[in-house]
Amino acid sequence: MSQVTVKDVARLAKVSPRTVSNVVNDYTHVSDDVRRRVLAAIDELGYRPNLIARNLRTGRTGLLALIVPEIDVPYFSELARAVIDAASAHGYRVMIDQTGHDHERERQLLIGSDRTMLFDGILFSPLVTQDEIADLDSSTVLPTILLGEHTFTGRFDHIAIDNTRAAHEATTHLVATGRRRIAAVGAQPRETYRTPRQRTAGYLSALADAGLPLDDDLVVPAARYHRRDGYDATRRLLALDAPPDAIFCYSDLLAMGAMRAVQDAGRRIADDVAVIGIDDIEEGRFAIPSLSTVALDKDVIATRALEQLVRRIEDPSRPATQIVVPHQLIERDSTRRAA
Amino acid sequence: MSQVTVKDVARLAKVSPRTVSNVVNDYTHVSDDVRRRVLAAIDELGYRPNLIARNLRTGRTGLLALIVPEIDVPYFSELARAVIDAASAHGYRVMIDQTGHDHERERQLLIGSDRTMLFDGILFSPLVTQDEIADLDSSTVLPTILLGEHTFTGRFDHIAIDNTRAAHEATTHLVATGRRRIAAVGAQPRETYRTPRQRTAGYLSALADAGLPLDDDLVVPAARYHRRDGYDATRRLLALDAPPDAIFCYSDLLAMGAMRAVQDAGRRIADDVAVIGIDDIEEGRFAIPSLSTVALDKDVIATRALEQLVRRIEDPSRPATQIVVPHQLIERDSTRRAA
DNA sequence: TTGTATGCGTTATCAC
DNA sequence: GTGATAACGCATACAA
Repeated sequence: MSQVTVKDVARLAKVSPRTVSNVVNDYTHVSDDVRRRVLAAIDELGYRPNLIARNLRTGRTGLLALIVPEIDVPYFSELARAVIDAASAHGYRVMIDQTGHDHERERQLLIGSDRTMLFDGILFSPLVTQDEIADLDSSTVLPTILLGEHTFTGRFDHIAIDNTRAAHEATTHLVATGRRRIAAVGAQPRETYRTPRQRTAGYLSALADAGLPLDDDLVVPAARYHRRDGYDATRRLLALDAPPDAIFCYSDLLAMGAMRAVQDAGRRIADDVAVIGIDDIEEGRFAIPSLSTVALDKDVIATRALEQLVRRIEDPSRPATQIVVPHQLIERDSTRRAA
Repeated sequence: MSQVTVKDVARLAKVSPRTVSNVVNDYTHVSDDVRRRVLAAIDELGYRPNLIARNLRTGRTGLLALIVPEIDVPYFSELARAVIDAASAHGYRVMIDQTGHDHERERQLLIGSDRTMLFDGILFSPLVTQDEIADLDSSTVLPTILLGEHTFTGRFDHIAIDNTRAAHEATTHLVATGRRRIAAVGAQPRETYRTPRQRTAGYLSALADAGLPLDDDLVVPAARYHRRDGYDATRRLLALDAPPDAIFCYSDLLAMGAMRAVQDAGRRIADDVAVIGIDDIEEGRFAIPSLSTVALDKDVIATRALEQLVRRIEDPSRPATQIVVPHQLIERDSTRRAA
């Protein structure tokens, strides 16, 4: 583990450190002879450039931080995969931080209170983001891009999803298959977050468009978006005097729990109670029955996010932009009645 | 983004940079008065220590690399969560690299050919590790710990699972529920990897112990361990003249695909064809039907791994150790016949 | 094309 | 208990 430095290489190759550096970074044209000598010396000594030193000098680390609530939630792990791959294509590596649904932690990470000086940029994908991030002074912050599900504030670059429309389409699909008592699972207990609010808005407007009445009992909050939360909410729904004939879940993971709850209650998924989610995680494609959903293309989100973030790193003063990525309704068995 | 340095703080607080550093790192006893002044200056200037510089000086980065084949495979994302949390408890942050099943990439990352100088240590969780890593000269390598599923080579610290016994228990469970034609899904096409080889060994010995004959047709390879691979393998099994009445999958994800294939073939899971996996991913607990499995405790793996890795970082010369974490058979509905 | 010298921001060695 | 200064390894301005 003893450090071999440029100096050692330079000494062995009988050149200056400068030349070694030039060879390593293929800078200006170095004579083939010298290059060969340097390369040989590097090889012999097993020289490995010290990234930390290089980074101190250049001010860049080649490291991005991806901040998600929980990496083991499939939506985020699938997103992480796409982000890591996209970052790799731009020469960056990705560190993952989990906020664990802790707002204060989210804020801390976003303003880089901690040790964030290590990163060239931040990809921030909060499950629940408060309006207050809009109040952050983005000029003091590292190049940052918000992923998914938020309203454009004009302060941060931002890859958005049209939550309201996505929720509207999901609900309308349930209406189109003949459902009349459609529940919504995933509203937030406190109405402080944008994403669930938008999804609730889409749900409500779809009901209105279909001329269906709103029954407050059918709008069930979920503190988190885990399978367990979807399960518990659905158990409560099915215990109602007038249970729903369809459930729109604000995430696929909620929907997985919802399907299981319908099953455990002895009702038939799709025939008795249709279930639809949002996200299009792979798990839903193989579920029994397969889960209808509104697909969010994580590859597109990641690709566009990296393009944008790299641009901002190169030019921190450019104005913030918003990119809206499309979504797509995918009908599968969980909303399809038996023939 | 302009850097505020210790010097700026020192100037404002009218002390030396040394003192500022002492305050920041709670070193030697600084007088309360001075400490207060320094803290006030830090606050006023919004000073944030530059980690890169600190790291250059100390030789530590506080960063670990977690290397997995694919982060969006639930076993690995659940493991990553546990690792990130455990690392955080030790003051480390975690960067994630994906090898994408590329052996050469795995090797490169392991020997730190690239820019690995950035990390204080490596947690390496290959899906498929070749014997050849045993040939690596561990002395030239960063502190490294191998996670799960390998044979102890004496070169690297190593958190192991008793694959042979786990597979034996899974198979024996199927025997105990009255199955006689038990298939195995997940053997590797080329017998170069240890984990699947060990699992196959456990399967075979369980058959032998039960006095059941081996039918080569029932041992099906899977190139990867995705749902799709389990699905395809199972379709082939069910198309046999004498299809199996139970399927032991080498991972839960394979088993999820297997269950779906049984369903699609119009057979009943558990009653006609029992399915069991290994891993105990959360997805299996909510699946319809719930998936029997052999649980590997990822929290224990992560916790022990970090203890061990931190020890090695502090003392690189200590001998390599192997820790075997226990596993546990969990019976759920996918192997339970209807009453 | 290559060599010399300086500084990135921090911590550590030495004095005081 | 605190202040000045060197050094970590690299990249680059400047000089040759």
